[in-house]
Amino acid sequence: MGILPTTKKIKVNKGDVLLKQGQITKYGYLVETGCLKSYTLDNNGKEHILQFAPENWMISDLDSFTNQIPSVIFIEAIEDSEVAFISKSEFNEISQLEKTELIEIATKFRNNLIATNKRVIGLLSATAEQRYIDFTLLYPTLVQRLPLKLIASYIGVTPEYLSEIRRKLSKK
Amino acid sequence: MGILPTTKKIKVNKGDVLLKQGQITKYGYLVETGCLKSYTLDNNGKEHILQFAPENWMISDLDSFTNQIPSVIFIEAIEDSEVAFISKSEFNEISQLEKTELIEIATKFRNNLIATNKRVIGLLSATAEQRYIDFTLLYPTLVQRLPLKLIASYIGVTPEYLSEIRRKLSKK
DNA sequence: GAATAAAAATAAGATACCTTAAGAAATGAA
DNA sequence: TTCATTTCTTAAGGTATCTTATTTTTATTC
Repeated sequence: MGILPTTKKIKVNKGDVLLKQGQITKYGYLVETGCLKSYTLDNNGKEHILQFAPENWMISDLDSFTNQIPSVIFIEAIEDSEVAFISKSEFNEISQLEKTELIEIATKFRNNLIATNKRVIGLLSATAEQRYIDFTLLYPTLVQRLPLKLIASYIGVTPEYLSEIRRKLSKK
Repeated sequence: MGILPTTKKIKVNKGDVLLKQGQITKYGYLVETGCLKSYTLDNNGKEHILQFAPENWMISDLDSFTNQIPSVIFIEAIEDSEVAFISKSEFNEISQLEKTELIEIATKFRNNLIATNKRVIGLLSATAEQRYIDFTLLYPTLVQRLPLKLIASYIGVTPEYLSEIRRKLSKK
């Protein structure tokens, strides 16, 4: 995928942090192998996952990247991964992109927005059990691949409660 | 706003429904005066508001509009409003847009995505009280303008509970 | 492959938020 | 103004989900 210019490529180990809350980021990250996550820490130090980025997904703090303001999220490898960097300087002003690049990026933003809107609807209207079922349908490979506690954090429940949900579902 | 081609313009009355769940929409709506909302109905018939669109905001079911699939949301006027239509046929393939239009639309999607990501973070990590406070800071004019029950639906609580939150906050 | 650490399961008690219901206040219609 | 409708408030009881703690299972390291 992707005609967006990438600068360097690096290997990162599970647990490595690529972006910290408060930092201004110059990069978007394109995952080639492995998986990253983005998350916030709330007042109680609890982690809340905004996004998983397995192979061929991009991940960044878009607001920090675009507007050069402090990030509200952390980005961290949850598996050993290979990551390509999309540099702010080469990608800087949206107005300097080629038409094909503009189409690609507008389509990416649009599809991401559609998916994120669905997530908001789920968070507003569905029970935790239904959100978990929806997650398994939408990301069947991630369900196999990710530890329960990360999925719990993504759908907005505690690991203990997701464990209970799974037990309940397995009895059906 | 801006340079996207609009076809017709109509007046709608408070309560008028412009798009129903299940319909495939040909339009995006640009609000010139008044205010619209988009929302879903859950299994229990409860309304959950995805978006408010006051003056100069666009509102649509982007997935239905883009991919010509049944809408998951309703769009309805919550005030008497004047609304311009952005027609699917003139706006059809993203690849047929001018470069300036592409820049405009990519920027719109991006900014909308940034805002929606913030909303997801709030829904995952903040209490109802904090989400209400955040709403008042982000949309101070809407807080004055909208009935409590619509704000409650947007932040994801019942009107009764938001009423309790307001009472508690007013005591501080 | 034992030792250690991390993740998951289970369970009891706590709390944020919901449901239902009724009355008060505000809004709109005639 | 008066009546009717909608919105808001208040309160009691209920439920989904959380917190804390302990045990079991799985993964990691030397």
